[in-house]
Amino acid sequence: MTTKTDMPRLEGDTPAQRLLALLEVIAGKDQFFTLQGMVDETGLPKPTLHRMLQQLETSGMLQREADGRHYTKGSRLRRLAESLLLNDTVHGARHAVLRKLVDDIGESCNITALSGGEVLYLDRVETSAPLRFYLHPGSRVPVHCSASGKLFLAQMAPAQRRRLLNELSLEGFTRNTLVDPVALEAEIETVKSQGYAFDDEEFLPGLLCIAVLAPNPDGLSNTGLAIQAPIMRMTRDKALECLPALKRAAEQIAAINHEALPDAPQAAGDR
Amino acid sequence: MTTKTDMPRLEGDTPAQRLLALLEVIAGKDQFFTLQGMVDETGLPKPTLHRMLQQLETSGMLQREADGRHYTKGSRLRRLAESLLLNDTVHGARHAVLRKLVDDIGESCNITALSGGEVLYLDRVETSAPLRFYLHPGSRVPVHCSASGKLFLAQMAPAQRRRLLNELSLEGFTRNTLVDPVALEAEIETVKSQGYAFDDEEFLPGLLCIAVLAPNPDGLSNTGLAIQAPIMRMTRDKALECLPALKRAAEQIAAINHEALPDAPQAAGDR
DNA sequence: AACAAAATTCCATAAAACGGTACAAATTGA
DNA sequence: TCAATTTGTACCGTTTTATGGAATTTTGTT
Repeated sequence: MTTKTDMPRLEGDTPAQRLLALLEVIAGKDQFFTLQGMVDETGLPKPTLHRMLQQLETSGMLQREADGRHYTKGSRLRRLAESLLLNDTVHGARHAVLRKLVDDIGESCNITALSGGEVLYLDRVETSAPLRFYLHPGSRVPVHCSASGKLFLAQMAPAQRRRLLNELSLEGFTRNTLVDPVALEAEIETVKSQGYAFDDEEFLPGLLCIAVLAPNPDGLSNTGLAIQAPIMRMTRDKALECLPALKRAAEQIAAINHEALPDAPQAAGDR
Repeated sequence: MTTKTDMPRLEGDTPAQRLLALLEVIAGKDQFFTLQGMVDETGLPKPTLHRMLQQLETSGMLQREADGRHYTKGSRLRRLAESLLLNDTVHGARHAVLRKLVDDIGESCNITALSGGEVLYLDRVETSAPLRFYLHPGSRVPVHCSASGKLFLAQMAPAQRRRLLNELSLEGFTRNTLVDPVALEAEIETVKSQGYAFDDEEFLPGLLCIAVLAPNPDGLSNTGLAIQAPIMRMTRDKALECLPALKRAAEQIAAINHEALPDAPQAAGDR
């Protein structure tokens, strides 16, 4: 009956996700913090924040000083963080491959995955060259104008690909961006037959990329591996010379992925 | 006062706290995991778990493979963990222990953790001696040529260690760096039996380190404690003389890490 | 003591979690 | 190839929680 006044709440935000965001704010605190301080910093209502902190405290994630108004990270939170980092061999091993590749090639490289219709940067190692593009893990890039994105598209079933591309408008970022569905489809055919993909200034002017997928023996791959370099130092031809090294690294990553499957942690093997 | 007394639910358990508990289970996973696997492990109903994992995934805390059934820790979760540890030192009691150790020994010391296959410097106190190596918190060092790194390796399961070392290139930094996998494995055996580790100019020429882990009563440790000194002032023998003090400090840090919550201040009124 | 500032409690309402059931999709087996 | 089984996902009425403005208590200050 009464029209609901739309709250200025964050859209699509569930309580759980708000809690995680709060944890991130807390994580960055290197000293004590107070309820009021958090209110000022996050803009959340005080009773809400009070309840959240209270829950974190009774969980042992936070600790309060004797004065009752200064919070600190609790031992359980620290243990959680330690455990998270300690049990991450998969990431560690992949990161090592990535770094070695960057050493060999001399250009920034990254590991990507398809997530929510976009390309997600999982990990990245920067070249030491002074001129470089700065892109951090966790950032996202459209599928249609990134090298690994086109590879992900190329391995999808046609219907599935069409459905995805239909929802995304092929936004143009540079004059090289493939904004015409027909042209993109043709490019995808090329990519599929080649087994690798370029991004020739299709997203950022001056940025050239080449990518391959980490092959997955039993199905589709959701791990891309790409080299990114400014065109001042990189051409398509030069990129092709790097292809063998890139493929080699991709296969190493595939091996890591395979070994990390929960079912078949094979013991005997080469060492 | 009119409390709904009859609740056969888990006591004091809120959804947020259940999510944190789930995160702890995930944190301990070193491999991919599946929804069903989590159901078996936690006993939670499948739709419930499905919803939780979905939320974590859309938050970027988890990542799913292309097959849609294997989850991994996402980059945001890793960042959270690193941020938690990196900002949890300066004002804590652990820093005080570190400083006292430096006072006793007279050499620079630091607290480390394993992160992404590398050793991460969490905190550091410099000696006052004029000649010293400059290394700051937040910097990273390879596992195979650092004292605490070798300790972290030594406590890993063989398969896990192998997965990591297989991909690390065992880069040589000095003529002492262990670049041969067999030699490294032997060293790790030594380290494991000794309970401490040296870094005898294996990373930086002229730098000698000795390290121990802060013991963790319920599992593996992700807290290393090390002394670093120029060989002009330090030898292996001298380092061994410092070992008792180092171990004592490590145990103090372990106590802090696992300190129980200060006797629950049960306010009179309980709901 | 009086004031200020922060923390905490109240509570009606909105929102989210819950989890049985049902269904779909992928996998296995024959 | 096609059933049988396992595993992921959608559904949805019900229960539980979160929400946050306002009121109240606690704490700190002058």
